[in-house]
Amino acid sequence: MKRELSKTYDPKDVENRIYEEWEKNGCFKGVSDPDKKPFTIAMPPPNVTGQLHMGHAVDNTLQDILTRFKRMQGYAALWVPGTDHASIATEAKIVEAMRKEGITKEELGRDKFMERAWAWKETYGNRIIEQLRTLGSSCDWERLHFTMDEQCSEAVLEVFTKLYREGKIYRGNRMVNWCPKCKTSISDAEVEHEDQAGHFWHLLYPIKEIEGSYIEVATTRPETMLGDTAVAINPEDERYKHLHGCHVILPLVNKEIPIVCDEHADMEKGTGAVKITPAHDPNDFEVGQRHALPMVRCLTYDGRMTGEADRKEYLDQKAAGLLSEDEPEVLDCGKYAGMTTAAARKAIVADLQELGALKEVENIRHEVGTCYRCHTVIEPMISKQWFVKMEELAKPAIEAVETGELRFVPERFTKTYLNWMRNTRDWCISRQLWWGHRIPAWYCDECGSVNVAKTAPHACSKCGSTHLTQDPDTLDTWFSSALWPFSILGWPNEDAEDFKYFYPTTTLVTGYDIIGFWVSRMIFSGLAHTGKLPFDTVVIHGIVRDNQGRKMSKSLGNGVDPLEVIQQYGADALRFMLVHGNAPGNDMRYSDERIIAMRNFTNKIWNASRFLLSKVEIDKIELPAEADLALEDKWILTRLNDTVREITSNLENYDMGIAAQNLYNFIWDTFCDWYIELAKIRFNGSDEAQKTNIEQVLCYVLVNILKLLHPFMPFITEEIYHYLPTDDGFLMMQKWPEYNEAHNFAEDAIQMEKIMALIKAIRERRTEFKVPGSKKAAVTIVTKAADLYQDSEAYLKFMAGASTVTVTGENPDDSSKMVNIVTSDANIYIPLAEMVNIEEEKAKIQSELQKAHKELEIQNKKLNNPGFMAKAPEKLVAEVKEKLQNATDLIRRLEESYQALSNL
RNA sequence: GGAAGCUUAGCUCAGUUGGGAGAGCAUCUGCCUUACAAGCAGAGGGUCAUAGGUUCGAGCCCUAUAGUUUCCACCA
Repeated sequence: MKRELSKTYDPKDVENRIYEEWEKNGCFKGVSDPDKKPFTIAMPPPNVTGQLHMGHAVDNTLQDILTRFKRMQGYAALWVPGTDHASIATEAKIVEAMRKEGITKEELGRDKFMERAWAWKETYGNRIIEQLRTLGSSCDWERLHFTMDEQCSEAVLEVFTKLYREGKIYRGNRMVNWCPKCKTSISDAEVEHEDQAGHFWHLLYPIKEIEGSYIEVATTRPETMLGDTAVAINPEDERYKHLHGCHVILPLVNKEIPIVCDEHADMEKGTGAVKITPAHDPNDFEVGQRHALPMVRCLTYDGRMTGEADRKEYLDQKAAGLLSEDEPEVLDCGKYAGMTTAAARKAIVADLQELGALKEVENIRHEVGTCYRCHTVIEPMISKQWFVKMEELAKPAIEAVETGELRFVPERFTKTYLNWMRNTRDWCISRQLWWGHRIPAWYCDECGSVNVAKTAPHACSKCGSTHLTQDPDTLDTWFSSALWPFSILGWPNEDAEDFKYFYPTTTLVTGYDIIGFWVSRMIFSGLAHTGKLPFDTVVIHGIVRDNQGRKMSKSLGNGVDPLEVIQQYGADALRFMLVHGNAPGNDMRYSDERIIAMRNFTNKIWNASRFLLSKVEIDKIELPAEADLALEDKWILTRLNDTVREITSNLENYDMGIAAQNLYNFIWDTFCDWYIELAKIRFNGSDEAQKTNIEQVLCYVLVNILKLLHPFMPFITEEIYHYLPTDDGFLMMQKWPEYNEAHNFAEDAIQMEKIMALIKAIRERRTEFKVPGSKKAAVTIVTKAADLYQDSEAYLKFMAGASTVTVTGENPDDSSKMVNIVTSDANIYIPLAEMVNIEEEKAKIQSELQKAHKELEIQNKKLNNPGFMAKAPEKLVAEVKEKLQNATDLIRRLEESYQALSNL
């Protein structure tokens, strides 16, 4: 059954066709099977904002390798794909697109906006899914999920209401990053820090208890001094010990505020005394909490100073009982009311100067937080947000990792995780956005009480009023992804078949950058809601950088599009590049050289197969009996065996990078460069029965190579598999190769390798020889085979060409016409006439002698070392002795040889 | 400020119970050889950042230093 393959591998020809075949035949489907063990991966859902980038390519390649490997090992493998609504990222993109059309969110209204957002999701969500297919991802598309689909939303509602009932979700005031122009809070990650020129104003606050005495504070935002409610000093600060318990009179406002002792005041910085404005600075807010300081708000949400109207509104609401206790008091800033912060700053500084309360103005450069979208300076503001209480939730999540119940690969990331978890504060889960899960809380217009329920309540549970308004905010995008491993499997319906069989999932594969944001939240959520860890192993990978080591980013324009790479070189080459030789958790660089090297590897495999198919006539693979196996057959089977074992264990340990290297080396060096070359020589022989044996071994080894390589390079392996005389069916559904004790011919393998070493030594001498019927380079030699080459005559014959080889136990009689070349394993005699340069040869022997002496010295040193002899393991000592013996022998032979050369 | 990495050949990087210093690319040499020039056979090239320590023995373990990257916090 000889078949023809094209001369080079063309992935474009193959990939789409094969992927469709797999999908059509249900190869990706996860099927619960009581006789199998489940293996489940929940795909970290890509955002619907953009398109596939290198990060996704790494992430999904690793997951696909694991899934395909486990599937072939006989697990009920399920890989659940999905996409994430990515609230702020997506909303920002949609708003940006609308801005180009001249529309704002507010003009459009919430409902219309949501329509647009869903349309966006449809377009871009589908696009990224298509792109995941081109990578070859073997995920179960029938189980595709979206963080805002019905099933996932149900889980979100369930968790929110459950945590609220348990008192683990609460609503409170907190400092947020507020953009006065966009009129929304933005997350810390969205604040851009810009280095700006600014001033440091040193203010003097008079001390009430000590007439004529002042305390000096420094600030970059003097306008906030109207909201000061304390001055903080460090309790250890000797300079201010006498002020403990004293008060200052706040200038301009003429209000008495306390001096408090707090660690926050850094003795090294400024004057060591800090003004505290709990309503407008995050640190001050915390100081305020610690000392139960009142909060005074002097800024409006559009960035102006508060005035009479603001204060009146505050007082009215307070009187109506609509405000909670932690609501900051609103100040009437009087003459500054309505000014922008910039104008107020100018006016206040001038007034302070007039009062003599301004000591000095220092010019400084400092980092200022600005809005990533409009670059307006961010004002920290108090606003009402929803929180998840973390302490109780975090505890079991920390323990599960400490006890090793959950494992990070590589292990060092447990530290990152524990660091995050141990220091975690309450999680702010509300966002002033529209695209996302709307918070299931309704406020009573009459009594102000909060009603939390999965669906809109008809009446207020407290006063019965039917006038209820739903909270306008949505949940943090991580709230839904925290539930991902179980929401996609049907939870909160605990009887869902998928949930029962496939949960907990097995392995999570993700990047180190979201360990805190995502991994930690899945872990505590899984424990809290399902009572189980959502997965037992977390495999962390690094990020792909450009060839200069920079992060790939849009603004730098240095991103490499995986789709273009696939288009040009094929998905298999890209996948292999992303894992080959990379250590787990480490960043890697993308370079053209690397991808080309991997493309060449695919071509190598293709051509090896092409050669094989041109020779093979068998219809069925059936290894010959052991007696019919030649030495190199036994050798390749033994090495294949070793490779199977190595790759299996490396994959089981998540060392994909090493497994890929094992494969590369075995396929290229061992199989192609040695075994196939040896096979060619035998194909030139006349023994027809032996030819069939060779075909069998070649096919057997290739089929196993294809299986081992399949998780890494699914397309090309599947394609070649169908040309081979195998049973019907897809390679991806075949059984993973196992170590075969019957193919372990260790001694034969060692002997073969000694012969190979000899052949290499001959090649190094560059003396040409010809194999009859082949243009393959070879050496004409006469050799003295040592005892260990009892069986080597035949090999040397076909390596050198039968007519020119003589193997004898002795030096040839006519030694004057021979040059004796010594290798570590044997002496080789080459006819003098074929030697190019005797002096050169002598120099080589000299240099080898030096090496041998050095080796001798090293080994001798060890053996003469009492410590080594006492403590080194026996096996090692034996090895050293053997090396010593070898070195001694080699030196003897080299010296003889050198002498012989000198005599010529 | 807290934390975690990294530093090994010209470049990019592997290297785990501590005993052999490695790969790909690049360079050089010789080869169009009936699978593959996207290939074959070879060669050169390293004080494993530095300084100490532990050990019979250190790229690997410990301490310090330098350079560098990332994450978190912060910059009154």
